[in-house]
Amino acid sequence: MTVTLADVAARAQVSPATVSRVLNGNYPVATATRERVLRAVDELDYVLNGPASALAAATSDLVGILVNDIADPFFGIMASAIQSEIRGPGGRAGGERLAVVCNTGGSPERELTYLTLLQRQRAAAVVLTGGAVEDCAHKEAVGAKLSKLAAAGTRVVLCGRPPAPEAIALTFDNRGGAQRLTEHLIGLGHRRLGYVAGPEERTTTRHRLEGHRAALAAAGIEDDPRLTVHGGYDRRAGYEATLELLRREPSLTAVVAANDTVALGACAALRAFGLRIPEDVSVVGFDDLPFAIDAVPALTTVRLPLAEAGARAGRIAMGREEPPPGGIAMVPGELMVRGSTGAPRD
Amino acid sequence: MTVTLADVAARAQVSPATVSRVLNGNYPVATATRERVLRAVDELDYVLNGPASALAAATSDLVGILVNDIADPFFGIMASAIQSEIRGPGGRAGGERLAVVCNTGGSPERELTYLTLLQRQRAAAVVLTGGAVEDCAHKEAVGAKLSKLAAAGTRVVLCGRPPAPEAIALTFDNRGGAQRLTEHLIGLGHRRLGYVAGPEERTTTRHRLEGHRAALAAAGIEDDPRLTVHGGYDRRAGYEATLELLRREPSLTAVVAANDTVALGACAALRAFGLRIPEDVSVVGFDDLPFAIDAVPALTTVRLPLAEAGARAGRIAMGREEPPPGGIAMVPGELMVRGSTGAPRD
DNA sequence: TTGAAAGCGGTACCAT
DNA sequence: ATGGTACCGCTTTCAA
Repeated sequence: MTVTLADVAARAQVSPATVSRVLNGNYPVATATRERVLRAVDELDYVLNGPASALAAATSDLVGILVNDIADPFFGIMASAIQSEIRGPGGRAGGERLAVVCNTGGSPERELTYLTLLQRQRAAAVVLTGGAVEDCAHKEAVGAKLSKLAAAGTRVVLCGRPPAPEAIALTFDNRGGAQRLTEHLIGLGHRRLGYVAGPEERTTTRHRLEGHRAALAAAGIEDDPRLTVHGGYDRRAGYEATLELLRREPSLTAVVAANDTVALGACAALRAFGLRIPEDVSVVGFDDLPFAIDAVPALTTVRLPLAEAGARAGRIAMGREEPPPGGIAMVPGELMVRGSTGAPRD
Repeated sequence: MTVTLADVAARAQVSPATVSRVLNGNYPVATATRERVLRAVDELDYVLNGPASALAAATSDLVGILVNDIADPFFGIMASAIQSEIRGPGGRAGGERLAVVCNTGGSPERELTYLTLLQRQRAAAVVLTGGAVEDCAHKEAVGAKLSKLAAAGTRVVLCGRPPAPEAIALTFDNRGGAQRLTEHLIGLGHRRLGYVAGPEERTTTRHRLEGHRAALAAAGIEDDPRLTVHGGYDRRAGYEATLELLRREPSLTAVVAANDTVALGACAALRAFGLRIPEDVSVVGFDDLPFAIDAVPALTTVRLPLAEAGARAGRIAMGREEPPPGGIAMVPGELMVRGSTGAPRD
C-alpha cells in the first residue's frame, strides 16, 4: 500500500505532527530529529498526499492560469513567465507550486467552468490573461466568481484585461499602442488602411480599434467602416479577413492587424493575392512575438514586454510584490519598427 | 463560512451520502430526491471541495501534461489537443477534468519534480510530451517514477518520445521524417548541407540526426562533422547555430533544421548574412507549425499531425481508446513541400 | 432507495 | 522541542 505520514513517523520514532513540521519547514524542529525524519522519508520513499494536505490546511499549491488560446505563443510566453515566478518559498510542502494552465478558447462558459474548477481545488492564486469578453451578464458572473475566490483566500490577478474591483490588475496600453501603430503608417503616407480587428465583444479588440480610429481622426482620414473586418485572434481569421478587405478595397496600401498572429495570416493572404510586402502593401501587427519577427522582413510591431508582464503578474499573484496603487499596473507599449514598412505606391 | 456538502444535505433534508451520490451520478437516486438536492446545491451556491473529494476517493481529476517549452507553439498545440480530449464522462464530480500543463524547460530535475508533484496530487493521468533526455540515470529515475504512478492508478502516456515498459507510447517517425527531408534536398541537387541539430542527449535530436545521416550516406555524400551544429530547440539557438555553420562553410547551399522553431532562427541568420531564401540557400525544418508557414514561402516541413497526436494521447490517457498493441502507436510523418526549395546555385 | 458512520491522510491547536 | 488528537469535507461500505 501507499506510504503515509504515520508510517514515516513510526519509522523515525516521532509523532505525525513532527513529521508534518519537518516537511513543511515552518516550525522549529531539532536538527537531529529532522534528520531522522528525512532519512525515514527517504528510506520509505514517502510522497506527501496533496489532497489530504490541502484539505487539512484549507489551501492548495495550485496556481491557475487562464488563457484564451494555449496554442498561441502569446499566451505560452505569459504562462511561461508566470510559471517561473510562482516557484520559491511560501508554498506548502517544499515550496513547490503547480501551475495549472487552463485553455478557455475564448469561451465565456469555459472561463467560468475553469474558475469553478479552480475554486473547487482551493487554488492558491488565479491569473486571468488576455482580453475579456464584453458581455454584461458574463462580466457579472465572472466578477461574482472572483469575489468568492478572493474571499476564500485565493489571490486573483488580471493580466491584459481591464481592472475589476475584485482583483489586482496588470494592464497593457492597448489604445495607445494601436494608435501609435496606425500613426506610424500614416506618417509614411498611407491613407487607405485596412484594419483586421479581433473578435467582437472583446476588450482588447475594442481598445485597439479605438486607438486605430483615434489615429485616423487625428490625421483627418475618414473612417470607412468597410475597411474594418472582425475575426478571431488566429492566423486563419487574419487570412480570411484580409481577403475580405482586398475584395472590398483592392487599392489599400496598408493593413493593420490587431495582433501578431493575425498579422501572419494577413501576410499570407496578401501573398496569395500576388502582392508583395511591403512594396505593394505594408503590414503591421500588435504584440511582440518572436516568431513574427521572421514572418516578413518589414513587419512592424508594438513591443509589449510580455515576459516581464507575465513575471509581474506572477509576482503579484504570489504576493511577493506590493500590489500597485489602486490595484492597477499599466504596462505601456513600446513602438518597435523592424526593417521598413514601405511608403504607399501611388 | 464555506458551504459544505453537509449544508446541502441539511437543506435538502437528505443525508450527506445521498448528496454525494447525486453529485457523482454514479449511483441510483430517486428523481424527486435528486432534484431536491440539485436545487439546494443551486440555492446555496455549493462548490465541491476537490481535495476532500480526492482524499476520500483516492484519486483526483487532474491530468498532468509535461512539456519541454510551453512558449513553443509545438507544445501549445499538443497541450491544446490533449486538453480538449480529456473532458467528457468518466471523471469525478461532473466529469470535469483539469489539465495541468507543466513546463519542464527540458530540465531533467524539473521533469522529476513535476512528476512527484503530480504523484502527490494523485493525478488521474500524466502525459509526457516531446523528446526525452538521454541520460541513463535520469531515464531510470523517470522510469521508476512512472512505475509508481502507474501502480497508484495514474494512466501514463508518452507522446513523442521512445516507448518505455511503464507506459503507453505514441511515437513520431523522427528518423524517417528527417531522412526524407534531407533526401528531398539531395534530390534537388544539394551536396553541401548544413544541419542544425537540437540539444545533445535528447532522443529527438539523435533520431533526426540519424535520419539525416542515413540520407547522406545513401547518396554517397561525406558526412562532414563540421556541418552539424547543436543547440537548443529555440529560435535563438537556430540563429546562432546557422551563423556558426556559415562561418565554417560559407559555400553551403542548404540548411536542415531539427525543428520549425529552429528553422525560423536559421532563416533569420541567413538573411542577416545577406543571403536569400531559397535562391541562395534552401531551408527545411521538421514539424508542422502554422506560423512557420509564413516565415518564408519556400520553407519545407515534415508534416506531423500534431493536434491529432495530442488528441490521441489524451484519449489514451483517459482510457477511452484501446491502448495500441504492445502499448506503442506510431504516428508517421508526411512530407509536405511548400512552394519550392530551390536547386543549388552553382 | 436512503441513512449512519468509519475512514482517507494531514494539520495545527493544546499540552507537556 | 515534541506529542496527542480533534478536526478538514467527502466517499463508501453496511444496514435498514
